[in-house]
Amino acid sequence: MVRNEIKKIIGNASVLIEKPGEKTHGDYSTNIAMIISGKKNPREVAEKLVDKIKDNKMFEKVEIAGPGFINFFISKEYLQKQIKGILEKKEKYGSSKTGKGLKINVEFISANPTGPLTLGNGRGGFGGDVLSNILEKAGYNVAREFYINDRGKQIEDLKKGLYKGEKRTVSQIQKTNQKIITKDMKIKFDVWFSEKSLYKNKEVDRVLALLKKKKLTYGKDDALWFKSTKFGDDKDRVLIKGTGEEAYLLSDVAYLKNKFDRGFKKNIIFIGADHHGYIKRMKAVTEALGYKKEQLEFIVMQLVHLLEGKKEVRMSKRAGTYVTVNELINEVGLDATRFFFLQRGSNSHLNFDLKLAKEKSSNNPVYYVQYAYARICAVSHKSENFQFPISNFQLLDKEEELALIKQLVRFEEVVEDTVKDYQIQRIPQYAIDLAESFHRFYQSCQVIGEDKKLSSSRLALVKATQIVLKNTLELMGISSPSKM
RNA sequence: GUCCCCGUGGUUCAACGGAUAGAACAUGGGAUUUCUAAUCCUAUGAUGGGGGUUCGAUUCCCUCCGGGGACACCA
Repeated sequence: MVRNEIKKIIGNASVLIEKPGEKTHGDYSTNIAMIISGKKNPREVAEKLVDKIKDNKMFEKVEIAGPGFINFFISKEYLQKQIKGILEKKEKYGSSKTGKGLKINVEFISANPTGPLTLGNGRGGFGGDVLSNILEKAGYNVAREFYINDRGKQIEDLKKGLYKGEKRTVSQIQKTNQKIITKDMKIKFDVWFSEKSLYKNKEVDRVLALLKKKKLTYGKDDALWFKSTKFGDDKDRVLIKGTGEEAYLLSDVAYLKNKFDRGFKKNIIFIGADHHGYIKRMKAVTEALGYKKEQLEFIVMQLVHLLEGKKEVRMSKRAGTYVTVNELINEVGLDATRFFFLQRGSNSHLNFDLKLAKEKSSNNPVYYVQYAYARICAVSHKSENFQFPISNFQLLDKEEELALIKQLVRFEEVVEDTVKDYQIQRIPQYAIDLAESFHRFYQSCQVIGEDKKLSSSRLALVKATQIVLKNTLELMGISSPSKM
């Protein structure tokens, strides 16, 4: 990976290497000289560094700019060499061992199965699914988990079919939802975890005894309370109600303990913005159980608004209820639904434009990306008689060709960055960037032509792009159509 | 009242404390004897207000304004 190699050359792994927005500032740049210079002139410090590295073949040039930035321009020889690696690694390209097999639990959707799946469930669902894909690609051992709230008063009501006008029983709803999740949303869970099992296996009793032993509980007004304020929560929380009934939180404590007992070093939970109040108390629980609060991480998904033009669509016309994920998927297709949901940062409210998502044209980024893939397949299909050069890609030196290779090489960094900060929207953005670089290349470079050597070099580049684009789409769970 | 998220061109969004704030859509102009024009090229246009920290702030801190959400012995 280019960035890591630069770090090695500089000799400092914690150096911040960034990708400047401006092309004249190189392919990569660093502000290291400005940080370490202290009272010395940053430019002089930068010069010393540059002297050490400027002869490296990786760079065409290394220059100092502005107050002391060091800008790196990657050499075309280096770029040309990268194609071979991509063609060899194929679907493994972009994978790494960064995670070293560390066990991570990703819990998502976990809707109360008291009704149909909402758009919010969809957003969290796709987010959790894709983050899991990314973590796996980076070498983590990931369990995708769905927590079934199959116990409690609401559930009892449901068994009688009384909840909010719902006509189905709880088990029917659960069955339907599981089917929608796996078939329509194409999400695969490793574990469907039953809340009830925590009671059957006495885990609730044991964790309650543990908290009591740690003197983190007290009785008040007939109820049993957890001293969550001791760990930064706004108020203490009830574990057992005055009626003797276990509060929901108690199950959550037992469930979290169960996850840690199964060896998960990190637990990520996707929740909707309306549940954010839950974070402080669960972080408190984590610490009370003797773990670090960083070992539990919440990703809060802000609300989804469905727009038709400028108007918000609240209710589904047919059912007269809130629009459900499966209705949306039926309306605009799974690929568009996933892409649009993934495109926004979790902190931003998601405005889903129905009209745009339905549009099968250049306005729609999903088709823009998929069209690039279809074009690649069309060209690639005609390439069967060509022999790729094994490692010599010197002929690829047009601006569009080199720009495309730079984009391909960036994939590893995109995955690495996303593993660190969970900003999943980087992936669809990258897909658009990559598709754009390809379309530009395609526009200005005839792939199959008179010059056999050039043709086969370009075909190799097309094949490499096909690999990376497919890997990117697969991370998002979006199909790669060979024809459109 | 307390807590969480957001405020960037006409619209929807980017930008790990960096250089001339980046895209897409919309709008104006242009490109096809060519492997898929669902494409490409080009023009216009933006950080809510006020303080502070910093060599440097869209980013961090304070405050105000505006929008959304949450504050049960519900989950």
